[in-house]
Amino acid sequence: MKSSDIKSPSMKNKRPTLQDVADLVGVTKMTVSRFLRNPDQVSVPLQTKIADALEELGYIPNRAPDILSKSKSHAIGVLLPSLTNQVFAEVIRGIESIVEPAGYQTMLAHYGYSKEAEEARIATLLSYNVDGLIISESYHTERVRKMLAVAGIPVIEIMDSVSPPIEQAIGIDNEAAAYAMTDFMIKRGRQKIVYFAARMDQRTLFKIKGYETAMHDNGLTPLCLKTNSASSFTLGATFLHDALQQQPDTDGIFCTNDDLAIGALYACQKAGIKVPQDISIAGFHGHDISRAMIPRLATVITPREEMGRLAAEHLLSRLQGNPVSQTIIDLPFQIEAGESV
Amino acid sequence: MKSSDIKSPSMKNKRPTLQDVADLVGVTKMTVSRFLRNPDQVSVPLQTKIADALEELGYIPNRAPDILSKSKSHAIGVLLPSLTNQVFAEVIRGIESIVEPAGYQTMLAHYGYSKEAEEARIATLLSYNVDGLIISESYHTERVRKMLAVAGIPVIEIMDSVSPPIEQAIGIDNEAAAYAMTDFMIKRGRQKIVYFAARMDQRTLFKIKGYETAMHDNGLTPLCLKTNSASSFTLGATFLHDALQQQPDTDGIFCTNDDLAIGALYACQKAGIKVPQDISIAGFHGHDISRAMIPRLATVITPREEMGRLAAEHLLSRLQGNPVSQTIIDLPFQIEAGESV
DNA sequence: TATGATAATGTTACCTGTAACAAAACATGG
DNA sequence: CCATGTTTTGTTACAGGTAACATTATCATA
Repeated sequence: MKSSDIKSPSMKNKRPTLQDVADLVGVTKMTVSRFLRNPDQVSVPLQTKIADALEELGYIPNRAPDILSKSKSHAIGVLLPSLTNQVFAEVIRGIESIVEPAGYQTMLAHYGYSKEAEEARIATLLSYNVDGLIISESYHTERVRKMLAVAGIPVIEIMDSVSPPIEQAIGIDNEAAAYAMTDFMIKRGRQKIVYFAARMDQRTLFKIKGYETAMHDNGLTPLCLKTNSASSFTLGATFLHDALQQQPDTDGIFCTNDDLAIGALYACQKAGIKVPQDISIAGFHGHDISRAMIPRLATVITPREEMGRLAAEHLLSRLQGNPVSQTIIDLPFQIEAGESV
Repeated sequence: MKSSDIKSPSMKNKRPTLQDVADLVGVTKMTVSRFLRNPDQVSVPLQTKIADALEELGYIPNRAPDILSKSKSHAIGVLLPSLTNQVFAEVIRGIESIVEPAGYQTMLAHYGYSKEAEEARIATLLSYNVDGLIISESYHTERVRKMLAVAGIPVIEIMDSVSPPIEQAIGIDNEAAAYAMTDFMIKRGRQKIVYFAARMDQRTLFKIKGYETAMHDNGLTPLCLKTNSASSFTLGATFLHDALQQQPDTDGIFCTNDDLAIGALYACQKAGIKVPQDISIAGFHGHDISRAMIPRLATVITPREEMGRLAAEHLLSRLQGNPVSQTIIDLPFQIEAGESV
């Protein structure tokens, strides 16, 4: 009689191991392990016995030993700057739609746009032996680059298709997209276009650059309202009033995202300003709401979910041993005219 | 000369272990381990040497051994039915806002409203030795219940505050909320209120029940339009037309979420139907957009993010060994009158 | 029945950090 | 300079599943 057979009430029964199952059947844990991987490797009478024992004890597989011995977790790390932004929720959805059916687990982390936090989160994700990483932003500290190099796992950077990636980037050209929308508004006769910027991250800076270049190329003077806080509908309204104060003859507003644009648009409606007759308004990203509202919002449609899907697909491909196929994958954006420009 | 000292070019240098660092310094890995946990446990001259070696090799901590030997991962599993729904994005945000500063990692999974998938995802999360689980929905298969019992980790169910929880539930009373909003619309003089339901999950069923009860209590006849597909703005428009066909004198619409309501509202505007004069419209959840739009949407404001935060807080508290304080935590909802009723 | 082949099961070692115990190095006081 | 205490470092074992190798059981055929 082994001690494992004794069940005193004080002893809290911990999660059963393969050994517990094996003891119950009267075989080695190796035999049970074989059964779990391929039942046919085990004699027919044992098959039912083992199956019964597994069921009786409620055995739950344990990946820890495998992670330890093989340094493979079948999990991928996803590191995003924020979870507040709807854009990232859609990216996550895209990633999960690919990663989950492939049998990989997602470890989610975010760093609130702080470089120090980013370092810490990456270290944490690596400490769990994630098999691959999807991160965003294009600039990383030297420490982050070193950690990723040492870890030796595939890394894919998303959101931005311009900056030279660590290994592989999948994103859009934010500058070109902002240029295109600004140019579109100018072509529609707008001259005094103001840019509304929030959350001054790398992508926003790219967009501002595209906007400013387009204005300059057309001999116009850019005006950019900025804040470091997160965007919101109310911020869009606030910005509208600021813009009209600083530049009363403003005839166009291009926002760094749809939230600001919608906020500005509603503020115009409240103030009796006609959109697009008096002021044109354009957003960025093309969330569902922008296409449902009246007037339909002009916006730059970006493939957020596809970006997540593609990132996941390429990551999985590399986990299967394939080399990096394309260093930079530049996804197309689309200028949606809507009715607000 | 040990084999680990040999660095042939063919040999891909894998992630360094504590042993590698120790070898470089000329001590045991135990000493390095001590330094990492508390540098003062190590003599001053060694402190700098070890720090240098760690830096030089770019050592990254490895949680795998600890997970294996202690069966504690410092990770919690979050299992949601879907990532498409904005509600769940906000719940995740709430959870992460608590869990991350506490040094816990989030493992995210979703099951697309399928009970079999839920079983599989829970097994997977448990196989990673998550220390606790936040799951949603209130009904689970026997197998799920057994797995959770065997795993012996704290589990918190969110979204619904009515059904008897496995251990602890944090949510709202969907039926009462739907009753309250229906009653509010009736008090405002509406008689022919139609309910728009999508994604027929448990919570939707509760809401329908609340709506129907309120209608009956007021001597009115309920009419519910249902579909199993996910809700969207366009579905709201489709439902509106269906409703007007089935019941031309419809004077109120109560939607299972804001998306449907906004879709219906815009469809009314397009069709020249005045809201709220001709038809009242109410949504559910109170997303930001509902408060920004014109007219402001009447809606039931639910504390999604707080639900996530609270779930995380209670889970962490239990991970610290505290017992379940309240079996059911019923969070308050709020009827937002808006301008559309 | 003996023989070799094949199928079924068992044994051992390993992955890496750390708790627990052991030993060595060092310091202090008599 | 020894005895004793303290600090610092080393040694051993362990967690649980599985690869790799070893052994035993089974069976068909000579």
